[in-house]
Amino acid sequence: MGVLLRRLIDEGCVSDPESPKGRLLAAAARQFRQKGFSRTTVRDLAAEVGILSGSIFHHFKNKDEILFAVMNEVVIAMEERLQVRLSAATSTRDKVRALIENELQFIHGPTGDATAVLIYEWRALSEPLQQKILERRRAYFKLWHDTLIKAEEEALITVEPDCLRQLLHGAIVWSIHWYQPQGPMPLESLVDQVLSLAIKSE
Amino acid sequence: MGVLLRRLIDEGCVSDPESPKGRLLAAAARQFRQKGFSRTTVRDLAAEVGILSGSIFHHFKNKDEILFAVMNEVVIAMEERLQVRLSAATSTRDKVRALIENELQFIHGPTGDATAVLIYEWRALSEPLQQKILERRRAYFKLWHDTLIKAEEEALITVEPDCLRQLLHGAIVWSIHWYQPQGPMPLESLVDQVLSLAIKSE
Amino acid sequence: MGVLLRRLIDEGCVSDPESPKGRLLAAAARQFRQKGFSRTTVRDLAAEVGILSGSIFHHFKNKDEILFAVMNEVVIAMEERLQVRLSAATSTRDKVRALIENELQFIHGPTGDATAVLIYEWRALSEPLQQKILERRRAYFKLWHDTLIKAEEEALITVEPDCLRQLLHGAIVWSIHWYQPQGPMPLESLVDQVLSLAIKSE
Amino acid sequence: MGVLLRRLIDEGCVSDPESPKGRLLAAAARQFRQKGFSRTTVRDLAAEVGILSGSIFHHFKNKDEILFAVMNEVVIAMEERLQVRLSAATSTRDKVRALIENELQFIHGPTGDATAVLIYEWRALSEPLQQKILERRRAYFKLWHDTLIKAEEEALITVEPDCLRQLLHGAIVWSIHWYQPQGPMPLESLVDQVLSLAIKSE
DNA sequence: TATGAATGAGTCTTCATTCAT
DNA sequence: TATGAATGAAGACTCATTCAT
Repeated sequence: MGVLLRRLIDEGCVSDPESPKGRLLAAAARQFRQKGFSRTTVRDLAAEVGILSGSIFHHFKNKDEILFAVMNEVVIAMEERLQVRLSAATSTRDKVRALIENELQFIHGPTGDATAVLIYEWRALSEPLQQKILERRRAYFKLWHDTLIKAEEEALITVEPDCLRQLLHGAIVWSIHWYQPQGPMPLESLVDQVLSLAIKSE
Repeated sequence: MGVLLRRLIDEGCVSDPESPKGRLLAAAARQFRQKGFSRTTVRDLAAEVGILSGSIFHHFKNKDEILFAVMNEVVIAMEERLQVRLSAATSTRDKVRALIENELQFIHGPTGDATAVLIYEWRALSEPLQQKILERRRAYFKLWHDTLIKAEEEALITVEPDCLRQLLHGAIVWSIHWYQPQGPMPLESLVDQVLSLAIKSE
Repeated sequence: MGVLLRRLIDEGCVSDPESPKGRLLAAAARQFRQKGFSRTTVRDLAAEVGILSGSIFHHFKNKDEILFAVMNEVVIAMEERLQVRLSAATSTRDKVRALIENELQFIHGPTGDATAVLIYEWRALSEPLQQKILERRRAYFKLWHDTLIKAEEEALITVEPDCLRQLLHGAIVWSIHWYQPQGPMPLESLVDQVLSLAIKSE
Repeated sequence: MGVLLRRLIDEGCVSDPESPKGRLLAAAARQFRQKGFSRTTVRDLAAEVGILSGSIFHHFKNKDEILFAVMNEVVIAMEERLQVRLSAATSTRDKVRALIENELQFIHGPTGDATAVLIYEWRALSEPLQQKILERRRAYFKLWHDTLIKAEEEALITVEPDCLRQLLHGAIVWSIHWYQPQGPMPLESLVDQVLSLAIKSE
């Protein structure tokens, strides 16, 4: 368990994956991703962690809150992580690379299920909870925005920053459907390919 | 009504949008996109067309078949249309542009709802019907593949063709979530931006 | 077509089996027997005679009336036929044999479907129509009763007539489930076996 | 509660008639008998037991399983009981009497509803479940067969054993429709009448 | 906290019946 | 008479949620 995760758990932002709540969230992420939120029943979730459906409501007020929790954890982690990576990057080019790498790692790493749910089950979340996630999400988008603005100033990119952000985001997110982390192409290579779309290698 | 559409209707590939069946499909596309397949009830659909829920099953065997029909219409039209565009394009560069333009027009034009459903409600379709759509979809992907192979041969692109196809597809598809056709940026401009990701302007 | 049937048709008691109505009744008898009344849809019936479900209601007021018609035809024919047979029989023993033979022939002959429906779909018929059938049925039971009374007077039977009637009727009716007319045992032989239950051969 | 029933409950073969499941089965037997399986709604059943229709599916997977459970209980009990009776009977004549008495008691005793359902709602049961019942039913038929074979060897009966079995079974089963246990004729008397059909009193 | 029986609103689907053409 | 689209009531079944134990 990394030090970042440790801290997030201690702060109550994410659940200990060993706890019943944490195991429930992992199961939820996996099943929501695979079948979609509305085709996943609380019974399905309960079965996976070995409890009965009624017991779920001791951990979450309702099914909606489970979806929210899944999304919330990943939203927080994603932004925290990106901040760390951006600080570590020296050049603006490396910062752009960090944007891409961070997102691809969340999608294809251990948090992949939750990330996919965040992206594809958005509409399933009730309006008020959507707002809460969106609030958190803004900080993340800001990091993208600021970085790409800098890249534009340095003439690294030609496409308008916000448009580019969306295009890259789309290209990255879609990799859920075709990219195989244990296939022939290593993730770093995919990062480079996406980067090459944004920034012309000299 | 265009001549292509006219022909598709006559061939029975798509439904006349004036017929009850056609109006049902339009409503389905709209609602499936907005709320998702499983959160859309047959009552919702019937209400929009002004019939009772039971009457729906006069036109479709079950809810699944409605989803299938929505997807099927757009899959067929999308490929037919792309074929026409590719034939019209002279240079390989123009052909690549046609790939992008065709998809963006389907997403942001009058068939936008059905196209979004095709992309985002895939998992909601039953396995056997998925196969039938996939069969038809292959021809479309082949057109992309062949065109990008040619582009690679002419050194227009640097990223490996199939990888590039997926990246572009993702970037294009994601525009569902942010691009506004009646906003400040015309669609042609968006086409160019995406094209610029793929092909370095000299 | 026999002379009896001819007369019944002319009198409007049964339908001409060539007419749409007659073909509908034959289909109904067959399907009601096979699947039961409530598991047979009017669509099923319409399909078998090659019309659409709506058209059925030009021939019958409702589904109930179809069941009634099936039962009514066979009830009338059964009694008419029995009367003829009883008149032909000379000895009381032959008359008892006629009771048994008549019922077995209706069950295993061309009217088998309708007869089975009469027996096994009784509860499916609405109360008022049940009464109408019962009215007709009484004459038939009377023939059994009178004959068995005579048999008792002649000391041919030992069991109380009405009780015997029910026991024989049950034994005969159940043959629907096991007796094969084209099997090794000819129907006449079955008649004799049943008769031997009722009347001790000296 | 008899010792046999007690054991069947403990073995899980039949449900405790006090339990919700047991009360549901009793209601089902009664209603399936009275109205037939397909004309009985799960709401009807739930209402009789004082729960809501949705709650039924806590106890049974679907409506079919209820019908199966009703039939299964009686099939098991019927065979167990017959075995006990046959063991107790000393002469072959008494064994034949036991066959008849056992069946008549199941039909007109407290298990009458379930027995009637077993006999008259056979077609309503789905094919795979029919097979499961049939499997259990075979042992019961075997007891009849073996006993009647013995009776034939001792020249007690004249009709071929399997044919006689069906004829008697039919006569017995039909008593559902006319015999009144609390009428003038005691059940033992009915048993004797049926026996007299099979075996000539010397 | 966990259980599991019960709830009750809601879902898809069926089907006899109607009726304008 | 036949059609076939539409009706609308009713059916089986699902499932998030509650709550006494």
